Amino acid sequence: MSEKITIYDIAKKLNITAATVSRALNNNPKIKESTRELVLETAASMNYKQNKLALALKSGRSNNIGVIVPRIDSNFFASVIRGIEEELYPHGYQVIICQTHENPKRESENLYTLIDAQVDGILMSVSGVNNENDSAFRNVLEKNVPLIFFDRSKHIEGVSSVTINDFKGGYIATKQLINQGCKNIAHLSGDQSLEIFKNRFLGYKQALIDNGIEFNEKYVIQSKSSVEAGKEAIDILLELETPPDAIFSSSDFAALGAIQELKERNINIPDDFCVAGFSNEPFTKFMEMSITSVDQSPLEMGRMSARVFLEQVDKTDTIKIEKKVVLAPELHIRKSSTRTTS
Amino acid sequence: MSEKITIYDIAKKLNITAATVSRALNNNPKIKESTRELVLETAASMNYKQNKLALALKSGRSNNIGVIVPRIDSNFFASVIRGIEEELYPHGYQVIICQTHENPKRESENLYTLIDAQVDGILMSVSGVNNENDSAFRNVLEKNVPLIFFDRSKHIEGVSSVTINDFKGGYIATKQLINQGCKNIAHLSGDQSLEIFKNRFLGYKQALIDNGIEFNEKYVIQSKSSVEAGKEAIDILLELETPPDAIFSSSDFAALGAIQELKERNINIPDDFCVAGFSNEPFTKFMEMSITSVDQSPLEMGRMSARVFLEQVDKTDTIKIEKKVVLAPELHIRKSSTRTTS
DNA sequence: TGACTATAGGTAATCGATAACATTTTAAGT
DNA sequence: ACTTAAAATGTTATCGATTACCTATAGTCA
Repeated sequence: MSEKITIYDIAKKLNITAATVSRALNNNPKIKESTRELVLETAASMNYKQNKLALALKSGRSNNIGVIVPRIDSNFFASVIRGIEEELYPHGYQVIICQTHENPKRESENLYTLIDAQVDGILMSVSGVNNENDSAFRNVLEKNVPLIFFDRSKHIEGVSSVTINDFKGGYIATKQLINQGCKNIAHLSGDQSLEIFKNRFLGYKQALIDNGIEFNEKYVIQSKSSVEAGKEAIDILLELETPPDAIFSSSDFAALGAIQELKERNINIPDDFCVAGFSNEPFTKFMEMSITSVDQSPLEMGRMSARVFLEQVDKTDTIKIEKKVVLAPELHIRKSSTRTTS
Repeated sequence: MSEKITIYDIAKKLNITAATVSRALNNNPKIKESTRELVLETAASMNYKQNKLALALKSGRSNNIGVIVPRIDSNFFASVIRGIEEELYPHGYQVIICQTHENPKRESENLYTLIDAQVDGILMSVSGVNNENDSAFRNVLEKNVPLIFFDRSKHIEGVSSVTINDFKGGYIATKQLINQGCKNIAHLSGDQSLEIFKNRFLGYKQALIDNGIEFNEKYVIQSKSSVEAGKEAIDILLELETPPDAIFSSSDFAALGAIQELKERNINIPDDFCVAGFSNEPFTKFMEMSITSVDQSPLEMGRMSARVFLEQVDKTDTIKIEKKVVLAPELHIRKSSTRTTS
């Protein structure tokens, strides 16, 4: 139960004032070299540790940044967080994690909680686009706390974002399916009120159009990102009078479900049905029937978001730069969409 | 750029003192009901938010807890963190994440940093057992900050831990392989200076002994937790004069590598070679050749660790309870160790 | 030697909330 | 009306570090 050592303890021991100790520790030039050394030595010998809370209160900066994600136990978000942590650690920032579980109310709560906790910035991936929590966002902006969106963004003036080009991601994945000779390509989308899903869908659609394939509304199914949802989608799609011969899924999990259901029905992948997913979750590569997927370079996304934060945090309040970083998606072509027969 | 509202602002507006405001906001019984209401209303209308940093400095509690893991982008650790966050969120604690990347130096750094940041507790999974960082641990204990190990523990007097019964995990996985008729069972272990790996190994060994199978040292390979390591292990094992007909791997990733290598060599799984892994990573269930694995119930582990922390955080310093929670591992039997032939 | 300027360090306010202790107001009892 | 207890609020120190402002000492130069 070592007592907490403060600069006052050091001061008392050396018969000087706390101010001098503070200055010595902070390399203030107004301190004689000999006293500085003396203070430094004494501080070390007493095992002094600066109280970050006192510093935070005084300076108004907590050296904590908040990260809000729908959930942490998905490889994508975990990897982004890893990137953020790695980039900010050398700068002395600690990362506080909050999960919304896709619940906008939790999202608001998290925003308020982080602001209350005096974080120096908030990096987040939005959980849904309703306007219920507008006031929470407004609160952040009013407090002049840097806010940066990654992956799932939201249009707010003055707010920077780091995303990937989802349109292009949808486009190249669909294009690859077309290249394999698929003619009737279905699309499993997520909640299209979220831009990422909207854009992937638009990329998909554009790829069809550019390649002379008619867009069929019936081929687009909106569902959750789960294995079960993928299976159900196949159930529905195969009931159509012209069932599709490929599917581009906005979710790797749904893509996996689709594959499982197709196998169940003895439909040959990729020769009779091609599948492509999105996110490049680790399992897509591990499977026997490895799944073609669009990589979002989450690590890079996290690092980049952190860098954007660092750029903004020291700027004076008046200069508000809105920076939009868009990373390029990369298609990892695997067995699920690589036909051996030509 | 809304100015920060403090209790002094409220006090000034109402012509009372900050103390009264503080008491009113904290439901102190010494306040007249009418003033309390007045203060509450005014606070709300002025959009007052308590400054948590000031509170933290005054009370000495930051309401932050630190979590140290080797890395966050593994399903196991991410899930544990999820459990921790979910359990602590309702209690007003924020979770600060640190990664060690299996580097003991980073581990020490993280410990010091968290203590500097005045966290109210540290929950961690140790990254290696060297004694270099003993002083970092001692520092935590001296500061009387609750420390709780999860999964990868370390023997320190007075420190609680939440682990699974790794011995049993190793035992039941091995037993299942024996039940399938496997006679020569190999084991892929991790760094045995870590207890978890040591215990899984011991469980494996005991299962062999209990079932009249002679333990063969050559069947034990120590390696990293990676797909590549699994492949290499198979390379080595199949060179032996009596190659094994099953493998129990302490890592799902290595188990996957083993399976890939076995397939490469056209060895029939599970009929000619059974495989069992550890951790129950999501992909083990998704694969075509699904992998038998020992589940560590990470979510529960996280929740439990959080609960142990909550129990300890309010205890007075003198009562130091050392609580050892041991969760039961659960074997998920899948194709990789389910023989159709008998 | 006197005036002046660095140089080094001290004093005290500040960040915002809390709480022990002190004081005033209100209510109750006789 | 007067004492006395109870209730409500005010005063002030505190948590630990920083810093604007002030003071004291030493050194410089004419």
